[in-house]
Amino acid sequence: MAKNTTLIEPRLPRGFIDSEPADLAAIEQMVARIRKVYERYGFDHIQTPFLEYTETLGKFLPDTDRPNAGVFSVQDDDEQWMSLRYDLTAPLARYFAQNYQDLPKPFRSYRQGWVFRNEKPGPGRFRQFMQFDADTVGAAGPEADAEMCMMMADTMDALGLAGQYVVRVNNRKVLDGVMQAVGVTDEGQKLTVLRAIDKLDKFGPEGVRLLLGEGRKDESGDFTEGAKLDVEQAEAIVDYVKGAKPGDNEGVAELDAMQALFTSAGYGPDRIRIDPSVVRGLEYYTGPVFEIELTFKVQNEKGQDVVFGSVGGGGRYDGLVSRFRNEETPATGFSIGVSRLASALKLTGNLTSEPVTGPVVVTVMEKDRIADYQQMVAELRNAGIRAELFLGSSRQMGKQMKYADKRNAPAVVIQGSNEREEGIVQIKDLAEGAEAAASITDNAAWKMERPGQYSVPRGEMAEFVKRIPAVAAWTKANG
RNA sequence: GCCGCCUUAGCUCAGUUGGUUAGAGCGCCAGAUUGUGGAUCUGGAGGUCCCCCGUUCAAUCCGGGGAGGCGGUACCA
Repeated sequence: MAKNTTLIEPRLPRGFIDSEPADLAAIEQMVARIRKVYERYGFDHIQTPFLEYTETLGKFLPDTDRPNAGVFSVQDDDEQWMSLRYDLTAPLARYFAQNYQDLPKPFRSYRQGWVFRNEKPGPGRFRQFMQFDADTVGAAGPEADAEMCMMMADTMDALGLAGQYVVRVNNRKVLDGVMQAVGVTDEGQKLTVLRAIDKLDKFGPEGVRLLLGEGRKDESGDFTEGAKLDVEQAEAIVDYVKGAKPGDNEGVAELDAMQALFTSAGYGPDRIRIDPSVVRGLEYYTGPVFEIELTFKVQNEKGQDVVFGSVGGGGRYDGLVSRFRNEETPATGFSIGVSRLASALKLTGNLTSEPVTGPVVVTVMEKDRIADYQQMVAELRNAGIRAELFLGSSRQMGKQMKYADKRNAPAVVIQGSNEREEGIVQIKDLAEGAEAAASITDNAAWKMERPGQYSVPRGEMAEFVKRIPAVAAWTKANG
């Protein structure tokens, strides 16, 4: 082949991935299960576009600079900046405000789809990933928040993860009260304290103590600046995080109300648990916050333990819609990171991506009889069987068999001149053949024996193929 | 963004204390078997040793810079 030095190296943009049939089938199955739960809870499906005007997403334009901090942005013909959505909540706020007149209040919806973030990818963390959200807009009480937590738990159960996750719940008002009690009033310092608390499960009480004080050095030697609290303040916060009871306030009352609902509905602390270290989205959450934690270890392909983080979360955001409307609109919701969850499950083997069952392949033996073979394919398809004609250029049977094998085809149909004269077809069950082959070591014998192969009258082809176990299984699942 | 490690064939990795034609296993292609996927055997294709600059008679190897990958950390609306 001629050398071509201008060849383009085929490569993916960093942080993006291709998906193969088995991956897609697994994701589709996950999405279907999640949807079923959300539907059962009474949420309606809506969709918003990938692109929104940048200000809709809450990004502001620094003069002429492209607004690319964390988002991917493009400029329209009229010079309006648009950005790829980075979550499904900001678009919902826009949708709700825009359709306020016509929507039922409270408005209960779910949305599923791709979101994009322009930032460094990490383990299970991509720049394009799928989220699956549910939100109730216009309901202020803790029962709406409690429902979100219970639905998160039910969703994880529906995904086959019973006993392998915990939904952790806290309330921003409780955290605010604790900080007020120890005298942290500076806004910047408050944020640093919250971030430190959020790291409890990652670094333990000792790490949190360091982050509340001077700072902490990570294992690569990088230093993180701390909140610079004095020792007494830091100890008070650490005590709270370790479970000391905070002083009564509105947040504590809301958590108590939620806990009562969990208990009466039968959601024990093994599934939903009040946890003082949950912080989450520092900007817009105004009350209860919650997140899903996997309770098993995740390792990467090299067997290293990987810090995986939460696979879903949410909370109450009473201020978000008011960016579009001149009044407070209470809202609560949560999001499941489908891609991230799938990636964790894949690593732990909880998401077995079975190879997709291929089509029954009708081989081409006599090249002037394509029309006959095509008719066989049509017959199979009309019988509800996944089938195709071999379209490759080779007439060699070995090639066609190899192709069928690679496609994970359940069976092939063969009709050469001998079969045509007899009015029959050869149908080979490839799975049965492979099984029989295990005990045959001699190639000549293996060919002679033709394991799993049957001669069937031409008129009974479709009926026979239908009864092949792998075909029957596919038809049952997809017919 | 910051810190650390890494980058040699499609994949996993050897190797050259700086020297002429850079290797293995697996995978891929072909043949043995012109009508049968596996196994076996034989043969074959496939490399700017990540890129650029420097040192040197000579760099895949040494030095500097960059890119990419992985991990940590920060941020996460």
